[in-house]
Amino acid sequence: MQMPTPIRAPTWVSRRRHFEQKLWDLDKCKDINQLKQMQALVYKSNLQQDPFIAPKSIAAFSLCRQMDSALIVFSQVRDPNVHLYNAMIRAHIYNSQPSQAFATFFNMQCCGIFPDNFTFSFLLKGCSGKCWLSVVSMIHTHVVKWGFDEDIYVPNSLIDAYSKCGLVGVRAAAELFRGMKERDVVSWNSMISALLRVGDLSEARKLFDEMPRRDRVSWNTMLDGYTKAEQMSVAFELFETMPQRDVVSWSTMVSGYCKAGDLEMARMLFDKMPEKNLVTWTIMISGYAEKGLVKEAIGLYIRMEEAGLRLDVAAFVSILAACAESGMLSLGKRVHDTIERSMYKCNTLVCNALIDMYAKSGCLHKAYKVFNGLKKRDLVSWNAMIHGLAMHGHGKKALELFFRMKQEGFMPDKVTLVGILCACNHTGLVDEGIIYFYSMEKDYGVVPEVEHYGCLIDLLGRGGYVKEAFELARKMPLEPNVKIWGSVLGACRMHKAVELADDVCNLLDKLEPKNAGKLSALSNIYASAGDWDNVAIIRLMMKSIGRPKQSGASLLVLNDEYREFTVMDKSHAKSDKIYQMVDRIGQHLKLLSPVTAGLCDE
DNA sequence: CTAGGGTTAG
Repeated sequence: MQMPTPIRAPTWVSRRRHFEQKLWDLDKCKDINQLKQMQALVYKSNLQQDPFIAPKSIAAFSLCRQMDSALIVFSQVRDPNVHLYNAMIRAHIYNSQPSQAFATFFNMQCCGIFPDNFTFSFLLKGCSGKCWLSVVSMIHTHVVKWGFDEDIYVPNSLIDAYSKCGLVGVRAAAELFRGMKERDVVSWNSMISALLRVGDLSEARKLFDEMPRRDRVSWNTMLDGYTKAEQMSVAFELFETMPQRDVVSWSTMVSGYCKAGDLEMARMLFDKMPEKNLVTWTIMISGYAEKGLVKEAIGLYIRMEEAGLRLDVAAFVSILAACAESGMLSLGKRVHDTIERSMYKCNTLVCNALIDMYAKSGCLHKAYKVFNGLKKRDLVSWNAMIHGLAMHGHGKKALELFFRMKQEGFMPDKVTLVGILCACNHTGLVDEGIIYFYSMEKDYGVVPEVEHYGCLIDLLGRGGYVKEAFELARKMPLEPNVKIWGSVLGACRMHKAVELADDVCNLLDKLEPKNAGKLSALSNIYASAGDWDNVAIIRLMMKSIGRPKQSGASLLVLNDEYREFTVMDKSHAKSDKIYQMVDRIGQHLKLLSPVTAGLCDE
């Protein structure tokens, strides 16, 4: 059979077709080298102004974190249309530059280009956090005024954005949701996830039961709500009744059991599930690492590598964070090896997680090595390093680094200042700490939060200003938390201020009566002052409450072996020798520094 | 003629 002769298009059309086909997926290009090749093609065929190609180029550069290049593409287009502006706004949001995104948004209106429904969806993606509430509600007003809420995507985006703005935002989202003329599954799902974000499980469940049609996202969202609330029995019930289970459902359950500390159940489901992906493996390994189960964590990590899975940024960061929490250096180092051999060895997010892991595990040299080798340091890198130094008593070095970061043009944020106050605290620099605290708002625009007050109160207390610490805790403009009262009580104990401790406990009794934890703190204070009558009374009170506080345990890692011990623990065979040694160390410390003296009274 | 947006697990 003879094929009909095709009618040939003019050469220039087919050439264009040819290039367009090659550039079809330009906007999905994540690899910078491939992107450079494609850009060469764009310029060679003179398509850089093409209204179809230019937004794709911007999207690609934004994916590859090349905002400079994205901006060049944008500026080269003579008459930008809505599409191009939208692409640029989306690029800024994707690269966490919401202020630039809004600048572009205002700019387009100045140029007489009207925003469309897409513009608002993109902008809303960047509004996350309490401080954005007013912006979101302003966008809401605009949206209603211009009638963009006809498009279901826009109110759905609004619900999502509102729900990230705290409790007030969720209320606004609920109001919007109630007023919607028509809702689709996504509207319902977004509203349920909003309610779960603020912990309103019952209201979320009500919507879940009410909604006309549930898809797998609805079930998985509700499932996650129960696991996050550690209601594993309800979660399991839901898991068994849901019409279909996918990887997300199984992974959610595994994650829930890990968080609840039931690693056996988690592993059972992990082994049983029909399909696993990178996220599943990450959850299970992090679960083991967080709980300090070295053999299991490393064993599974090796198995994952053997299975040929390539870790991504989130996987690296999650596992390293888990290692940091339990101080699991052995796995952390292994992950570091993998990173060195991967394309992420220069990735700032990954390196920040490494710095934090090494710093929290006490390997400050290694942390510093990663920090020094990092080409593109961000605020988080500096904060992690400063905090690491501060935590381990290198307050002077932490402060030096603080000066260096300012020299290099970084603006300290609230986290940095917690680190700085912590550095002063752990180095006994009382005066410096006080100065930093009272000038942080003026110098860095950081309004002190509870954490900062906690540092200052701890600092005052340790430095012997127990009365001042107590007064500050009582008069501070924010609600003091348990940690704050804990440090005041700790200071009372350290400096044997029994009467003051009494005052603290009386105050606490009014706020939160019958708290066994505080009573035991008070009993410790009487004990260290030798007031045994009062100790006996308190112990009796604790008994009558009938809720003996579970004693806290300390964890020690030696050669990958974990040893847990509690106060007055005599379970170890050589405990006598150990206590003798602790005593000697204590004597030694007392001679060295008056600040640490109070720490070794027991 | 052609695309681009919202919800779930680390």
